[in-house]
Amino acid sequence: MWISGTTQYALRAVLFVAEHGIDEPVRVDAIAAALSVPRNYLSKTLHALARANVLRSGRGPRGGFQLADPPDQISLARVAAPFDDLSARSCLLGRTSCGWKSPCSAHPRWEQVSNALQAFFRDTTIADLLGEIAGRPSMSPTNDRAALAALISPPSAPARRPRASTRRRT
Amino acid sequence: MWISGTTQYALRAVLFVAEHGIDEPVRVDAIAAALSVPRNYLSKTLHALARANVLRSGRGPRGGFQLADPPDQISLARVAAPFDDLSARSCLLGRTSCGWKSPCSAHPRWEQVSNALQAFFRDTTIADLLGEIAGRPSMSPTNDRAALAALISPPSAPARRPRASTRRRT
DNA sequence: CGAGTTTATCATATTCACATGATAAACGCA
DNA sequence: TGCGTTTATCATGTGAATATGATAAACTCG
Repeated sequence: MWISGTTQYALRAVLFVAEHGIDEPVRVDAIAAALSVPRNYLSKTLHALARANVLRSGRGPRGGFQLADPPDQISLARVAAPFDDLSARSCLLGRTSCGWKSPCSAHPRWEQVSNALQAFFRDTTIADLLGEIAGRPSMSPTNDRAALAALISPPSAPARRPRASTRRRT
Repeated sequence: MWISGTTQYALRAVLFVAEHGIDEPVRVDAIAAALSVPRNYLSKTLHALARANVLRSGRGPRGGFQLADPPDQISLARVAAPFDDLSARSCLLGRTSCGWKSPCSAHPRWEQVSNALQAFFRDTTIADLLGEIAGRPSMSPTNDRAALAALISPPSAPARRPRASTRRRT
């Protein structure tokens, strides 16, 4: 039960760009080297993120990749979406017809975990993870418990969704 | 982020055997037909479950598959184990070195969800799902909230763990 | 025993995620 | 404009998960 390897590449790459792409764009070679990931494969992955308006890309000198939005407006779900259909994980037993009307036998119990899972990706942002990098050595377990409880019934101000942008890349 | 298709087959098959294998063994053809799953592929999957002591199998007339233990002693983790290594999903970013000592930036937040996920598979049994089939139309949401909270810090009497065998994954 | 039934296993095919290498297209700058 | 740099794209390869079909092995019962 996991996200694909490509999605993990994407998450780590976006995180790296968020860290190192503040002043100027980051090049594929730098990201591939830092992440120990195949260069050309990562190139395709980054390009997919650019098409999804998560990153902005530029060619030639001064080219590379930068975040398309502030880190607190990029949810993990946005990064994962081009590679993994997280919403397709709602039925544990893989039944397409499993849902509100004819639930499978695992539905009521699985739904709780599934919701927490989707809420995690929807509400956690790149900025949250950057906070972990810059921040304190560890979180207080007491706060963690509260955080998961919040995931069950999402708080009033979740991560802002990406605005539908009509901007075209040249 | 998902369990493999084979694991879904296994869960549905074990559930089917638990329902229909009370008096006498269930044959592969019956299961394959009921689940709309390739017969020979399911055969291999069921055989793996037999090797893992989740099912018992017999050949010839009166042969077929039955549960190797009472339904309340078969956790979903036991069924999934031969096909998916659930414990390998502890780092969201896929870093092998991510752990207690050098956590990745997503570690503190992801750990909460990951623990709930593993607890679900460890503490939910086939009997729990059978209850859903036989039982009431739906659970009370109030109880669901409590159930997930229980997953965070497991209750006193979880499903009995499979005894440690020297079985190897294929 | 011998015939029929059913699982176990082997050999092979198909599909897709992941990866590699080469080439094309766009960009900045002298 | 022309050259070097960097991303975009194409063509292809590899391995694991999934699937298919045939054959072997084990079991029941007349």
